[in-house]
Amino acid sequence: MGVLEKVAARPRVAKAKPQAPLPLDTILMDDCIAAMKSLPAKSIDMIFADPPYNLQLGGDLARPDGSQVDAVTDDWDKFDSFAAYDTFTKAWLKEARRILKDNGSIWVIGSYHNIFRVGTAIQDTGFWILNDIVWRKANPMPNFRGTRFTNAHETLIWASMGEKAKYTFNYRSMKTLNDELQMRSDWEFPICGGPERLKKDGHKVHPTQKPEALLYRVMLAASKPGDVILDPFFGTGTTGAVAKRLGRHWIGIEREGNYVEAAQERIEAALPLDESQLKTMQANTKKPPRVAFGQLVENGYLAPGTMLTDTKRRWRAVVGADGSLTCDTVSGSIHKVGSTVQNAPSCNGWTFWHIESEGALQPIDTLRQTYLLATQP
Amino acid sequence: MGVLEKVAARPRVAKAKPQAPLPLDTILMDDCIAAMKSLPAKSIDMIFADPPYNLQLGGDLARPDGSQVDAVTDDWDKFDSFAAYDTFTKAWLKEARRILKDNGSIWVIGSYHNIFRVGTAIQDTGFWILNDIVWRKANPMPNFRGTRFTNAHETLIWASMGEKAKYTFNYRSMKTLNDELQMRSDWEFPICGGPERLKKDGHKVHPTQKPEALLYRVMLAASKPGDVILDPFFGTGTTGAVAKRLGRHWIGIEREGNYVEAAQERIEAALPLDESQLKTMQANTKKPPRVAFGQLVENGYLAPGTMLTDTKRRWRAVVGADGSLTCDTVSGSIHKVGSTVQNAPSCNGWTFWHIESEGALQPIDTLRQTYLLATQP
DNA sequence: GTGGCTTGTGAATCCAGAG
DNA sequence: ACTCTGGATTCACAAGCCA
Repeated sequence: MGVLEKVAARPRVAKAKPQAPLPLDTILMDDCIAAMKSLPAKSIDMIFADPPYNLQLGGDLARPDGSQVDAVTDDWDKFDSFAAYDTFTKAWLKEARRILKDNGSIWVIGSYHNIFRVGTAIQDTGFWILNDIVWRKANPMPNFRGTRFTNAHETLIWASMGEKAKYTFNYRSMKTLNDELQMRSDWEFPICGGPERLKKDGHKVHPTQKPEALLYRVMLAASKPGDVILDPFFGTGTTGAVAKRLGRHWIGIEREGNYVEAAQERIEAALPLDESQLKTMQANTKKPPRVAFGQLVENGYLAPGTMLTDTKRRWRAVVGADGSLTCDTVSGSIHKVGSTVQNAPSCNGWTFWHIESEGALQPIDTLRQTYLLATQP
Repeated sequence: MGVLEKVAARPRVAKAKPQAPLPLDTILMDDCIAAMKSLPAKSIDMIFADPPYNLQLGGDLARPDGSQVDAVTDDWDKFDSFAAYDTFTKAWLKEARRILKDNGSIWVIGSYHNIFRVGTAIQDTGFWILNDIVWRKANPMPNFRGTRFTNAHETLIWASMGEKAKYTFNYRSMKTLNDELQMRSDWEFPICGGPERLKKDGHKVHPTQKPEALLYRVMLAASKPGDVILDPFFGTGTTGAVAKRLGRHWIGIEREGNYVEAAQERIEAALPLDESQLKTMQANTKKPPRVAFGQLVENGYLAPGTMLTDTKRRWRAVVGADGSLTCDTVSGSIHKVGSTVQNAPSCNGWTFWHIESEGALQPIDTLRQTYLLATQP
């Protein structure tokens, strides 16, 4: 009999009960810590947790076109202080540790607002950090005001029960998934959108729904079929849906009724995985990396002060230390300066600008190729 | 006199002296905290710190009660170790905060072993995290045993002096450097190797020498020419070498004589960029002079009575002789009228309002550009 | 059908300066 | 401290519309 048949077809909702048998494939509609207390010690194989980030947002934020950004303003993300957040974090981590098996492991995701406090608490609770993983967002929200770097990633921490504890790591699966190269600690996925994003009346059901591809890789890496995976901040049930697809048991804890309802429907509709889905999910990463002109300068492929020109030597421009180009009074990116001097709406600076090399002109695009060859595996 | 000439050609080594003037372009051969204590308050523009990663710090370590730890003979558990590391971290961060200017900022780099504790301490010290940055290593060391993910990144934290504090961020430089796209929070660089890697007798001088490209981007992003940049864990002086190249002053603190010696030679050999290239970088960051709408009217670029409209011709407004705009009963600045008619909290009138020109609509911002080009030297 | 254009939107600690 | 105002700011995708 296959593993999948052991997973209940229809997700249940229950109130947490002390001393009950493990409520497999069930959503416990309750407070996260109270529900964990109802679970027996050393009963869970893996925990995936997406706790509140403790965002401390100021006023409203508008896009340059005037539209409003729909931010996270829910009550579940409100804490009075770092101290209050730390207390909360240590409390749920302590319960997490109690219910995890000795060879279990825990994953927690967060951003710079909370991840340092979470990581510290994980270490202080006695867990042993195995890796920190960076989820690079393919399509992050830009920084509208131009005041910081685009916040384009989130961080996951993966930890075992202790320095000497065993844990599951499916090394071969990860290597296969990554074209026979070891899986690295930086993963690129798009943010959750399209048909995967749960919506009701045209509005997103949950403000921070995670992409299934992310959970897929986490479970494939650190759990086995038939394992029990707990998500103490279940939300709309991404963890449950992926667990069902991958033949893992799951337990979700969620306080808010509308999230529970959405999660239930979603998991019920989830189908155990077939090959085609697997291929689709992983077929996203193979485009050649974009190279910015500034990288060539930063990495010494082109010295600041170098003179560039076009094929007909009509214009001469100097490379700046920041990857800018200056031609007469015009300064900016290679593309911008190219379009300005030609009075053209746009210009591909890579093919327009040339470098003198042994008497011959050569487009700077060849430098980019050289750089790509040198830096690609 | 240019900025560069103020930077001492030959790096000096000194013992930290209380009340001395700022020891620019000097390596202080001393304990990190003692040396920082010798520097005056609010005197540093930027700090870049690469503190020890592992928790076995030997002589640096003191227990929370202040007693010294002998890491060789003491058999302390990891909680003592974390506590000692936290004490050390908070101590140097406190001094860092004292000597930073109110509009300064701090960068700290670390890995999952220490970065969560550092990040927590940064927040607890009163700094305000602006971004966490991921350095993706193009060529990381593989995980030989196949027991975890390849540890392919390190994390930098960038923080200002407080939530409301000002700080330097050269948005335009970063955008230029990244081919006219906002710079993201994930940066890819190769690890330090090749001719850049300092070696002596065939062995690397320092185990964790950072690539210059990394420091280059950090300084280009968050400091200005002539700024004073402190590195309290100077090592072999990457911070100093890059600071010299970029026309920044630097101060390094390093206890070990062999590192100091290597850093000195290296910085002496580093070549600064010439004035023109630094000017280019500045030109990219300095904003063009503000042009009031009324100036366009005053100078005949736009006649009073001209009709303006938005892209979809939903509203029509008339230019007044005083540079005001009137749409129906609403009258005021181009921004105010734009926001009022749209019922929006704010509006950039320069891009919202358009003028009919040869049948096509054109934002009035192009008029401003024309005016700027005609009036700027 | 299809290709191009427009519109919408995502875990965001997102302004500066004058008065 | 506060308010007010001028004006500077966005990228990758998905979905929908139209020619």
